[in-house]
Amino acid sequence: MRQTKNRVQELEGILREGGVRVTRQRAAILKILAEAEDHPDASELHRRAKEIDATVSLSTVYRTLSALEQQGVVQRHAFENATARFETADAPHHDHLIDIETGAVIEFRSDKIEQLQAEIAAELGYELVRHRLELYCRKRKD
Amino acid sequence: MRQTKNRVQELEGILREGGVRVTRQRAAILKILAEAEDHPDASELHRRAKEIDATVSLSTVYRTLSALEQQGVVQRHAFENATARFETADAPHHDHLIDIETGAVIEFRSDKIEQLQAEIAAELGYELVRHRLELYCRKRKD
DNA sequence: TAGCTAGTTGCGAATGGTTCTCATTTGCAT
DNA sequence: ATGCAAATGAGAACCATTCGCAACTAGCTA
Ligand SMILES: [Mn+2]
Ligand SMILES: [Mn+2]
Ligand SMILES: [Zn+2]
Ligand SMILES: [Zn+2]
Repeated sequence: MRQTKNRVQELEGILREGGVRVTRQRAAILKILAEAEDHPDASELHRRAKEIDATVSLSTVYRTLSALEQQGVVQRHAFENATARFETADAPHHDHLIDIETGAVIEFRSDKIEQLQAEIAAELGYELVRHRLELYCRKRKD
Repeated sequence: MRQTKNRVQELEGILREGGVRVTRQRAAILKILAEAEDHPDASELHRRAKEIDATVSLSTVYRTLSALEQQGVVQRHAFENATARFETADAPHHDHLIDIETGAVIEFRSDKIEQLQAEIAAELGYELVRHRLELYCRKRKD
């Protein structure tokens, strides 16, 4: 995939500019993150990254994810009683719907809700910095 | 507080009907929960409960909270990197705004957002079972 | 290209909130 | 009062994530 390659180089650039070194291990993790279409957790990312570079340790996966999160390149999600899951922050903001039976994660975005949230915060004398909206659902039958 | 006493007895009734025994320790925890105006975590509840009954252990606090949660009497919240916090489920549904500087938790409710959530789930072919909406904010200056 | 050095790594130990185990106690129906 | 399943306290176990440290290395410098 051509896009993935570009994205990885872009990510590497962001890291280097932030004074973060691009190691063999990090390159592998970035590639895995860039081509992920889902919301993998640390150990799943570890499993995938090892196929590119078998020396990647789980510690490094965690450390790299934290670094990337701090650079604003990766987002961490803590869904209901589950381990943290990650995704690159390149797509525009969205929230998640979780299928409570299969665990599937579906993305959605509602500009109305986004706006209402800001209004609510403002009414209470606050400035909205970030938020978390998760819909836990069951597939509708019939 | 007269209301608190009634509420406690009501809670005890709910437990007994659910086949859950009302022990000395649970009575203490129920009282603490009923009079709590905030969103305490397990160890804070433990601290408070010990003032009523010094024998209450942290294990029992956790066990009782789980039992109460299963009875639908207590709600557990897992705010951003923090320990679980609890509140009685007697008040009508609401969501939370968290002051990221002080940690203060403010309750709010938006019927519009509630409705939009259900609509989004429906559009995606799902039935909304429960959700989590948290606004992480900073107090507006000036 | 070789050297330097601060950032990074793998490993294993530590952390910390929460749950579990188990011997002992206790609520409460009869 | 009695009997027994449910609940308790203490501490061990759990487990995702973070730390500590000695060895390694990315990437700048000469
Ligand atoms: Mn997503
Ligand atoms: Mn609340
Ligand atoms: Zn959103
Ligand atoms: Zn709500």
